[in-house]
This record gives sequence, structure tokens and C-alpha cells, in this order.
Amino acid sequence: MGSRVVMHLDMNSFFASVEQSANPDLKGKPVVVTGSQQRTVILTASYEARKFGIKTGMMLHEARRLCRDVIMVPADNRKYIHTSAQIMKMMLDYTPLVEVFSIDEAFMDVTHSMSLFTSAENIAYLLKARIRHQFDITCSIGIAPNKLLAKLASEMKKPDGLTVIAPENVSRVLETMPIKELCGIGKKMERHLNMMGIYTCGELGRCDEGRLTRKFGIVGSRLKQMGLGIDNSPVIPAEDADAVKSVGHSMTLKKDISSRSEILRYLLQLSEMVGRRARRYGVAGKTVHLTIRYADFSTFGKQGTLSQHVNQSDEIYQGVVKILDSIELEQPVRLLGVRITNLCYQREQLPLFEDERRKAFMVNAMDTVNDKFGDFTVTFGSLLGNNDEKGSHVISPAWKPEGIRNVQVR
DNA sequence: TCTGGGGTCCTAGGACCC
DNA sequence: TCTGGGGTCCTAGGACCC
Repeated sequence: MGSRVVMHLDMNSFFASVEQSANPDLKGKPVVVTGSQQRTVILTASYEARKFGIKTGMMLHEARRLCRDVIMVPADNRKYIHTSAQIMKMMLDYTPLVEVFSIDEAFMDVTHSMSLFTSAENIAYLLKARIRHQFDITCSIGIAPNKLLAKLASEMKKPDGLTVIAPENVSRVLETMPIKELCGIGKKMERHLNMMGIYTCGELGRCDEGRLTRKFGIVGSRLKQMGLGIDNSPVIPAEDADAVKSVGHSMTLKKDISSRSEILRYLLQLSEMVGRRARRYGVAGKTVHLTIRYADFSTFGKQGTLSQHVNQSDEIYQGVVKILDSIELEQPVRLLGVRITNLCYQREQLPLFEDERRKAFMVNAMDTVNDKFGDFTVTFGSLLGNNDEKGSHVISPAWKPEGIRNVQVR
């Protein structure tokens, strides 16, 4: 394979930046975006807020303790999706190979864009300028021979960074880079590797592959490759992306509950949300999953496979109720989740008339975005204002609680 | 006023069939 | 009647990503 040029673009403090650009009063101030529900955490902190030590995942009172004047803004996903979609579209001006990775991140393969735009750096500068002028948002961009390294590069300088890892510099950059910085190596993997005496990518790349595969199985060979900075995975544009494999919703309840009838009410609501989205995507699921988180945060799931694929809300609901009935609840419930998997795509009729067909394609294109972000917000204007839970979901920022204990269901 | 929500992929064991 | 082995489907859970 010839050498590729891959870019990774990462919007800085995306939700907070969007809020700051929408409301000039927030500019230059410590702003945090929170979930829209009662029991919530910090989703994104502006760089001004980060100076106080405020981080994604923190509880609100913690943030307030660190900075009394912090401004809390409830998430407005409609706005973020709308802005994100426009920025992603902008990237298509430079290459058709744009892979939306999350609401605020994308990969671009610009290997074949050089003749038109001189260099990848030039594309990066153009994009940064346009995003800043049009949206008042900064981003960090990484340029490298593959996705793994491009992502690594974009993390190296924030905010408003531009980092290039040229092929000849790969090994030098990786030599001292902590393994945790690689996308795919999380806390647990880091710990395991540390116990093997591996701390840097350089060490990982030099590690005997047999040693890695004996410990991690098939993942071992991949780890070795990662340590060497090798990644042949292509940048996959939306139209070539795999079909969605599951559809689900979950919610942390306003307060912990034990009453069966209350639980059923929430399950009905969740089933309805899942069903609607599934029908919108044109999928139906044969397996229904119920997730329960107890008051003490222990979490478990139970699934059941049906005799046929379903996407009607009441059928999904009946599925989860059956699962619920097979469980004896041990504690008050904090979170409930419903998900369908084992999906099949329902054959849709191709509309007879040209304009209807065109509309169907439009809907399809919007579904691509909706699929990715799991929301209902990108739609025809005529359908807007018709959506009770619009914008009520949390979309992106990364946060994992520590020390969640998992409890087996007997 | 204790800790969100939406996904993907992988493993491992059991049931069941040939 | 001392015992194989493959394939597929199903369930549960872990790790990872944003």
C-alpha cells in the first residue's frame, strides 16, 4: 500500500464552544455544559473552566466548589448536531473520504487531494480558518500516515493545534509516548501492559508478539502493530459504513424506584423511543435487552430472543416485561435501559414517483446522520416541533465512572 | 444535590444439530 | 456405550470508544 495522508480533526470543548459562540455573554468565561436531566454530570468544560480543574464527568457541586462563578448550561443537542453536520459537510470540500467518528471528531483521507490543495497542512489551515470564522470554534488537527497516528497527533496539541507526524518521524514520536495515548488502549489494557513492563509505545512495538498473543489472544498482534504505529484501516465515508447493529435507549431515573408499576412506565417510554427510532431506520430486532442499574451502581443486563423480528413499541415492551418478570429485583433501581439487537433491515418499497423517490433519498441521507448521533433532530422543517424528547439525549463526551461493580443475575 | 448515554467488538460457555 | 468434532445460535459480561 502506498503511503497515505490521513487527517484527524477534533473540535475543542465542542459543546461549550457552541454555547459560547451562540451567546457572547459566555465568551471567555468558565462555562460547563451539563445533561438536561436532574441527575447529571459535566459533559464538557470550556477551557476557561478547565483552568479551575473542572473536567468532564464531574458532578455539578464539585465544579461549583472549584469555581464559584462557573456558568452551567444544559445541553442542547439540536444545536450541536446542526453545527457538527455543517462542519462535516465543509470537510467534503477537500475529499469525499470523510469518516464521522463522533459528533466532534472526523477522519479525512486527503491522499489524493494534494494536487488541488498543495498540502495536507494547507487543507488543515483552510479548514481551521473556515471553522473559526463561521462558527467561532477552534479545533485540533493531526496529520499522519494513518488513522491511529492522525488521532494521536490531534491529541498532542490542544486547543487549536496542528500536529504533523511524518512517516520518517513515527518511531521517534512513539518511542516515549505512553501507551494510554493510543486509541484502543484503555485503563485496563494499560494496567495489564504495565504489569508486563510495557509503558511506552516504543516498548510495545518491540515486545515479542508471541508474548502479547499468549496474553491477549488475537488482540495481541494488533497491539504490537499499534506500538509500531501501523494501522491499515481505511477512512470509511458514511455511505460505505456498516449498517447499525443495535438501537437502544437508557435513562437514569429522577430518583431510585422500586415499584413495579413505575418501572413499567419507564420501560414503556423507553420501548417507545427505541421502537420509533428502529422504525425510522427501517430495522427490526429479534433480541431485546433490558439493562438495570441498582442504587449502588451495580449494573447488569438480561436479554431474550423472540421468535421474530420486532420494531413496534408494544412488541418491544412485551419483550422487556417478560425479561423483567424473570428477575427478582434486589435493590431500588437507578437506571433502566432497553435495546434491540440481532437486527434485520426491512425491505422498503421504492416509491413510484420521481419526487417521492428523491425525498426517500433525502430521508436516507439524514438518517445517516441520525444513525450516527442517535437523535431525531435532523429532519424536514415540516416535521420539526413534533418531537417531545428532542434534544433530551446526551451524545458525545467521554466519561467512564470508576469502580462500577458488576453483579451476576442468578 | 453521588456518579450520563449511545454504541461496537470480543470472549466464553451452553444448547443443539449433524 | 468411555466418549469426536464441527457449526450455529444464544446468553452474559468486559473493554473500549465518543
